[in-house]
Amino acid sequence: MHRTHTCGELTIENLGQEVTLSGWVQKSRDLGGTTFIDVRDRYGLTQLVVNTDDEATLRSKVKDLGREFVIKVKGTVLERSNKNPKISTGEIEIKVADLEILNVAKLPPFMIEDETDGGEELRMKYRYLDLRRNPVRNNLILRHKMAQEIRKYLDAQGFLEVETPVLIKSTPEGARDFVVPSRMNPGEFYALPQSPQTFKQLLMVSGFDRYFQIVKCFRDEDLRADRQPEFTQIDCEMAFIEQEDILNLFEGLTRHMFKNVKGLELENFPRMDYADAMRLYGSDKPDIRFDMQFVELNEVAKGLGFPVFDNAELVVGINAKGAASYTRKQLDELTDFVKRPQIGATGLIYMRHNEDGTLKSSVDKFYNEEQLQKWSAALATTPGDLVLIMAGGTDKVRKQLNELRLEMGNRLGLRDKNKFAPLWVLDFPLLEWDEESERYHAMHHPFTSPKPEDIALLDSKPGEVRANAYDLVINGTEIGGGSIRIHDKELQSIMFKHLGFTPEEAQKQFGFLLEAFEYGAPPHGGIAFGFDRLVSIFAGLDSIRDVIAFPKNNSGRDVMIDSPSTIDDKQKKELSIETTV
RNA sequence: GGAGUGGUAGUUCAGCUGGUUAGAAUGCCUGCCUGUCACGCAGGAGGUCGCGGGUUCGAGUCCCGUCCAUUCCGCCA
Repeated sequence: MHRTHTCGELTIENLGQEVTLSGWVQKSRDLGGTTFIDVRDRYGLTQLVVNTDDEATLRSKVKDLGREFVIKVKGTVLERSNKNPKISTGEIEIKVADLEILNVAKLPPFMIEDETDGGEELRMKYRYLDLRRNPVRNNLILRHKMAQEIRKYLDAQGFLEVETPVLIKSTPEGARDFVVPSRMNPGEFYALPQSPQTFKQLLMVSGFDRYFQIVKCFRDEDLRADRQPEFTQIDCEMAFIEQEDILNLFEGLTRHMFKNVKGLELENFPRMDYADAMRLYGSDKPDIRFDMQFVELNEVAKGLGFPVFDNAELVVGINAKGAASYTRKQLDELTDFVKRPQIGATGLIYMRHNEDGTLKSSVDKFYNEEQLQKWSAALATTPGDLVLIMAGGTDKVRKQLNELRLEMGNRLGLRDKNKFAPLWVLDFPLLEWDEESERYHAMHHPFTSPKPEDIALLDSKPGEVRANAYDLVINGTEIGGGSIRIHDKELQSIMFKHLGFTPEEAQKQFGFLLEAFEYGAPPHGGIAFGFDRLVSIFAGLDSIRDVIAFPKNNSGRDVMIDSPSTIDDKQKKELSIETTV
């Protein structure tokens, strides 16, 4: 007889029924005459009860039970005399008639409980045990629901899910490729896709019109809490559309998800130019759950004898509302924060707007009350506010003040995990100067189209050319991005030229795409969302690791299966890889 | 490649300025207990202080190196 019910479904409605349950022993509590056993499965927890009037064989089996033993029990549903309102099955218990130990279990190295005592490393090594815990399982259930909603929405919008190959071709642009040796083609290698980019564009040439795929992508770069070497994207492409169509459709997808998974109705997503995002937040992915926008102070701060400001390209400040009460120690902490090597600022200037209306700054030696009033006006301070100012080269200081703004957001409790602030960032630059290779790189990718009105600048000021490229940002996390692609062979060749490809190199790496564009390529564009990040935001987590069933650690290792691992010489020989002596 | 933090009982951690036998909580084991659900009570077991070297009469503690983990910078079209 298989289980008749799961461990999460029996209620007072089932009183008196003969049931069979299977699951894992969560815990047993021996009170002497009575023993309670909590049995757990994916659906919940049910309490079993055995006492002295039960037969000796049953009682001895119960005594042998340890944590995580797998059992099957037959019994009757009874109403509890002491009910537990914390669990769904808390009104009933099972009076055990028969108990079978299906499997014994070693004692787990950490507690299989919501608040586990296990550290990250141990949990990863025994991930299959970690996945028994509610919080981790719930994350995967959430992930599943979100994947279903994505398919439901995109299917309703006429998208076709098409699989693209995983063994593809290595290209030097972008991230480092993971590479797979080809046995049948000695000395040659496949690469794992960083994204299905070229394939989805080819599907547009094939007339598929609306494509999507929830697909694994691979990048051989260093990891972060929100970066794994293999990760999942919601990858989409559409033909005969304009940027506005894509923004509307995927704003629709995002709102559909918030509504159907989290029950939240979001307002229309605000939009911001890249240039404004950089000017007002110092970031291309601003967290707009809170304001604290940058205010540029060159006009009111420079030329008054304070060398740090006078020599700076940009003097810029933020108003941390209500932080005027910060102590000297707290201000020193903030200064240390921006001086950390990761941020690399030389210092931090502050001005308090005291409760009594007076202004007090760390540079009173250089600025009088009247001059500080101008700062106060520019930043719209009121009594109780704290102004934090940084100065230096424009790009650098914006980046530094962005870090400080986010830190102040954290300190002032303005980054609520239950609040969601999406934002479209538009009109990204097409090209980005790379110091190392001393050439321009595509900021998005080499198939992104420039804004028609900016094409003339390609030769004179390539850094100022804007692209038809857009990102979706939620709470300061880049959720996804895309662009309207180039569908014209000539323009694509010009782009390759500006990216430093010779015609021969372009032909060798992307000849198939250039050729395809000669056979009637429709105008097209697309977008890709980072699925892991989206799930982690929905789950309220900072790390994507706990929304992935079997993630890798910081060094790209799977500590459970212990990969990567060496291969033997025979395998190497077959793959024509040199053996190390 | 770089910076920070950490590594002590099964687990999570404390261990100050170097000094007798390295502690706590929890888990585990044994006994008692008939309404627990973080059960309770009594007792017990449990340690290569990541690894290697150095300083010292003496190192968990200080120094050097190294490995591992983690966060960040670089990197991530």
